[in-house]
Parts: sequence; structure tokens; C-alpha cells
Amino acid sequence: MKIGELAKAAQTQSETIRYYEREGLLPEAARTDANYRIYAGTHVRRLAFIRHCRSLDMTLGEIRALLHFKDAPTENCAEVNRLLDEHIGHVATRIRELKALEKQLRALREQCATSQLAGDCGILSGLERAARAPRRGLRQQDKVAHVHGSHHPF
Amino acid sequence: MKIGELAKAAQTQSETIRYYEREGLLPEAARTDANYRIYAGTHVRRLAFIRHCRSLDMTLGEIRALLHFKDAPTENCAEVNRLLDEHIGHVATRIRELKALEKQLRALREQCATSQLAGDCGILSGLERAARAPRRGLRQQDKVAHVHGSHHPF
DNA sequence: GGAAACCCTGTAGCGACCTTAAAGTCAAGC
DNA sequence: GCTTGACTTTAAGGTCGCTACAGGGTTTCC
Repeated sequence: MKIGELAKAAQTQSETIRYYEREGLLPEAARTDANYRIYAGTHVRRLAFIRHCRSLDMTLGEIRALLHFKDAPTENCAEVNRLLDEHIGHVATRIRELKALEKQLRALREQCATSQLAGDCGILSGLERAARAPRRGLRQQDKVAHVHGSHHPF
Repeated sequence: MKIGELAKAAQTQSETIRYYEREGLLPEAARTDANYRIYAGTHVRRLAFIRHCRSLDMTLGEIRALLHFKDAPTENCAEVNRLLDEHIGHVATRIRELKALEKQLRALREQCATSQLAGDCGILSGLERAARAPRRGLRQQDKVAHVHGSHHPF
């Protein structure tokens, strides 16, 4: 099985697979005479595991930790539980933040019902006014470790 | 007013201000003989506007668009409304995604109540099982443009 | 006058990829 | 046997919104 077939099987891209190999999440593959990577069932399963964890929004670091326990089944799994609890905490926090944000944005949106001159736009003046007021929300340095904003390239 | 004072006034960092200047969000500042940037009230207000928009999780591109309308008050503001609607849509979508994610993660967490051998850990085997199953959730290519995951460095 | 605190430019790093480029390999069709 | 096109390889650069240096110059305070 070549890299393109593995990519198709795991719904991902060849480049991502090579990237995971570089990052040490996938072991180095065997090679053909022509230096092509060759994969088997174990690789498919390991990649599927990684992609599933990514779909659960874990970082590669978190996934690396989980893979370590899969590779060492005689260790104690308490760390797995802790890691997951922490991740759940990050997600819950981000949900709260985004809800507060949505409320603010909807309030802002109501300030301009119709299209008109930008100089009279309630949204722009609302932003202007809010910018002058002292910050009520989170300041930069208060924000929670490693929880992304509303924009990502997927 | 030098860059450090502006930074303090806007609760941000000098480096960020220089970055915004490079990115064209702030106009190039006047300079002293020693080549120090000099700012006035207009800059404070513009930077406050930018930082407030960032606190609303807008991208610099979105903010650039808003600034354009502030700079051209005789244009029609319909685009401002559209931009904000779209941004609200992104945030709302991300909230839904994260809620679904949280549910999955909590279900997964319940599969390992106690700390034990990693080989018997319900979380690891749950992830394994889910990874084998066909994807129910979002696939990579379905995801919404530019809405971040749960991890960011603030 | 000397040290601390500020400022400058330029570069590199973060995370998780994606894109591009230039080159090599392989299978099929003519 | 030769071409075409679909694959593969490595390496480098781009994305976003900063942040953190490095290595200099300037100003301010004691």
C-alpha cells in the first residue's frame, strides 16, 4: 500500500502523513527500491486513531501522549484520564467564551438594520463606542491556554 | 506619544503595534529625529478599535474591511452588515461543533472511571473503536472556513 | 557619566498543516 | 520503444496573529 492509498483510506492527504512521520506520530515506513513508502494494516489503524483524535480537536501533543499509552499497555492510564479531563475543560471554556461573544456580536448587529451611509452605520459607531469604553471582557493575558478563536482554515 | 505609551494606553504590546503598521491596519507613524515613532489621539482610537474587534474574534482581514468603511463614511454600509452576519455565522457554527465535541468527549471519559492498566483503559479502546468506525461527524473538507479549534495560545 | 529603560530593524518561531517546485518512478496505450 | 499522465520523492515557503529574540541606537534618571 503506497502513501496515496493510505491517504485515501484515512480520508487525509499524503502530505499530512509525511508530516506525521516527521513529527514522530507515525513510525518511519518501509521503502520500495524506488524509495516509495509502503504501508500495512497497522499503519491504517494508527493513522485512523490519530485522525479521529484530531477530529476531537486534540493537539498533536495530546495525541502523542495517548499513542504512548497505546504503545505501553502495562502503564497506568491515570494520565490518559487527566489529559482528557483537561481537554474537556478547554472545550467547555471555549464554548462559554464563544457564547458570550455571539451575544455581543448579535447586539452589535442590531444597531444597523438597514444599509445606509457608512458614516451613520450603527455597527461601526457601536464598535467605536465599545472600543473607547474600558474592557469588560477577557484581556489578552487572561485567556485560557491553547484554545483557538472562531477562525480556522479547515 | 511614543510606541510604549500607546501600547500601554491600548493594553497591547509595542511589537503588535509595529505588526499592525506593517500589515497596513495602522498608518505609518511620524518619526522623531532619532527615528522613534510618534503617535497622537487618532492613533489611540484606531488601535482601540482594532483591539476591540480582535477581542470580538474578528480576523485582521475583517477588521481591515471595517476600517475601510470608517475611512470612507460616504460609502454604503451594507458590506459591514454582511461581514458581521458572516462572522456571527462562523461563531455560531463553531459553538455547535464544540458542543457536539464536548458531548463525545464526555461520553468517552465515562468509559474509564478508574486508573488502571493502559491496556484495559476504556478511553483508549473507545478511541480505537471510534477510529475504525466510519466518520459520522465532519470530515476535513466539510469544515467551515476559518473557524478555529479548541486550542490557542492566548 | 554610566546604567537602566526605552526604541529601532530584521528574523525566526508557534501549530497543523497546505502548496509549490523540481525531480524521479511506474503503468498503460500507441 | 516511447510518450503520457498519474503517482511518488524531498525541500522550501506560505498561512494567521502575533511573540520573542538579536544586535544595535537613544533617552532618561541618578
